Amino acid sequence: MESKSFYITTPIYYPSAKLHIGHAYCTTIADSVARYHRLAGEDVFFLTGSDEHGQKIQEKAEAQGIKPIEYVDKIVAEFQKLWDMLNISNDDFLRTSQKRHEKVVQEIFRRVYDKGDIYKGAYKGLYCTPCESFWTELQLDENGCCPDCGRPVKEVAEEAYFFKMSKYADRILKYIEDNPDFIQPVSRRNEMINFIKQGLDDLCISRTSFDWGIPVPIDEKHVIYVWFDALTNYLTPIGFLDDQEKFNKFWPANVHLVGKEIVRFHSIIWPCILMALDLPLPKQIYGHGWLVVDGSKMSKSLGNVVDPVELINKYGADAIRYFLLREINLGQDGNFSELALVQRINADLANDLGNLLHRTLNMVGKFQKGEVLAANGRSEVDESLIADAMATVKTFDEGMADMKISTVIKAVWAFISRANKYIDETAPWALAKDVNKKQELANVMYNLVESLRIISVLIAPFMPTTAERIWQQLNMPTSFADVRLDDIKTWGGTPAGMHIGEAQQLFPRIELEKEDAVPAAKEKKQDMPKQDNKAKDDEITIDDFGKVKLQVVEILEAEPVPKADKLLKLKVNTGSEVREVVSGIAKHYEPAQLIGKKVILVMNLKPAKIRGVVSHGMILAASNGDELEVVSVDMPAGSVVK
RNA sequence: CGCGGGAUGGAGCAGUCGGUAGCUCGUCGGGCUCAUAACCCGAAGGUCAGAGGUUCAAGUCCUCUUCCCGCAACCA
Repeated sequence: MESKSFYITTPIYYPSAKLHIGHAYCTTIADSVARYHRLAGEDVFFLTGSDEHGQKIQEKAEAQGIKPIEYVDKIVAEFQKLWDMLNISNDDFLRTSQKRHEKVVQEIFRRVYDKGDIYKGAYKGLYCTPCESFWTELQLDENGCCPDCGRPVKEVAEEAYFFKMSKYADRILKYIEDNPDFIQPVSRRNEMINFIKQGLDDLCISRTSFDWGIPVPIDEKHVIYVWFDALTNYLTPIGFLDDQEKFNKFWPANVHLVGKEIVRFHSIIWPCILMALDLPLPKQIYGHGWLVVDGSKMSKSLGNVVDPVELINKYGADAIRYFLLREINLGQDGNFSELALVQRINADLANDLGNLLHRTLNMVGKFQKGEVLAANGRSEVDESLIADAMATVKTFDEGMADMKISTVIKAVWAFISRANKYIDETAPWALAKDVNKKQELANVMYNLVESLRIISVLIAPFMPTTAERIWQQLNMPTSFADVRLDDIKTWGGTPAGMHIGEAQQLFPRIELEKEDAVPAAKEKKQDMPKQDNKAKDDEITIDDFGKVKLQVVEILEAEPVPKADKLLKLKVNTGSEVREVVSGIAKHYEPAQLIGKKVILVMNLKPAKIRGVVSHGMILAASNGDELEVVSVDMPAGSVVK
């Protein structure tokens, strides 16, 4: 029987720089979806690759005095290394510089040309001669000059080939309107419909200003430019020219997963090219959101580009994969922060999942000498656990087919939580003390092991390594590689009488250092500057102390906070800026007394909203019973206290 | 009037066809002791950016306003 096929792609990334966490995000999504479909028993083809041509690459290579191909070889090797580190299960890796791709692109050009959909025209653009670059009007700097060198640009025309995209505008519009699922999420779909309605121009598909590209077959001084070269990558590896059977099996693609910024090219240009080729259109273009880092977009100028390699080295691939898939809602922008990552690892992976496995194995070892005894009979609690397990498998199956990844992960974790609660409800340690409850205990242990067996399969698409480690610690007799979704659709797959393996920590807790510990403890103090320091006898190191940044600031303004009898709102000069700070000293000072006073401020305290006012720091004060006095010094604002 | 996205308890986010506002973390209180100072239970905390409208009923639909963020076609 022929199994269902599933073809998913990522964009091919441009090797002008190292990949960042956003690329890793996109590829991880595709990977988990591909893994799910394999688990479901489908024939999967998962493609990623690199888009290697273009002027920018040529320039970079020239700057280093090497050939473009040498330049991209190096960077693309890093791409592939990253995917290995992240456990990406792609079936092929297409490089647009490969011969097999050149053949495809040239053949496509010929076919479309023969059909009459490609013509020679002139590409008009704004050209900066010294930089040898074309710019669009909007790229120019504020003076209307070259954004690179600041010199004036001039309008020039260059001979170029054009693809008659306008011819297909009506057809693609109708297609998008008739196929609501074609573009996901819907917000993108509306955007595209809107865009097409404004009319489509023909697409310039060749250049003569550089030569790092695939030559136009009928005109050697042109190279094919961008989209004709890049988009067609999706056809090359599945046998477009050399394996008709394979091609028929996998085309049209089920999903092109792309970033939201290139949805337009995939949902408009690409279908138009396919229509010109009389090929069916992909079933879905899915535009995922972007990762912003601590609230702002990643960019080199901000220096906040997150390197996935570093993160993987620090936290492990599965933890990163988990975070990306769980924390960010597919289709929307998501925030990436290392603090949130660590919190997720501790809470979800170490505490919930890791500890569930550990305590279960430990109890089977302690109470039953490591043997998983046969279950016999079910209590109400057992039934409820089993029902939840089966419901979770169902949610998983349906959700993953629909790419609702974070929803699915939440459901799986709800079940993990359920299993932890089950331990609490059944209290196996109590059962173990009662000789009459051996069977009851055996049932509980069996149900926990079976739950974990199911969980390991459910997390396999997201955390393949962890999933297998659980399988091995449980010591399941079958090979994890052979497990399919069907194996967990019924309860009871764990063979009775098997012995569990050795328990190891899956995810050790990560102790939070910097940033965090300090602010949490302080917020209250601002509200009530009493001596509630409950005599902390813990010693701290000089390093701990060093984390607190103290500085002299001058109070510029002071006023009471409405509806708060203890709070004053202060404006202080830190020497480099003016900040607003809330301080609980209203009972002890009149606002006017404070103006001009130089006091000590905790500079790096996490901002907190107190009575509706955001406080950026805390004023130090000494208190004794009812007395309180701010610590004031006679040093200029900005002086560092140490 | 360029296009689009966002604004929901301290933080980060869900909220499908309009029908008692949810989750995770954090905080506070309690329970348990098999476990990775973990797990389980409970509580506090939100005028769902603002104004107006439709409706028996609006976070959810419509109009306007404010603020934040992207993109602006041959540039992933």
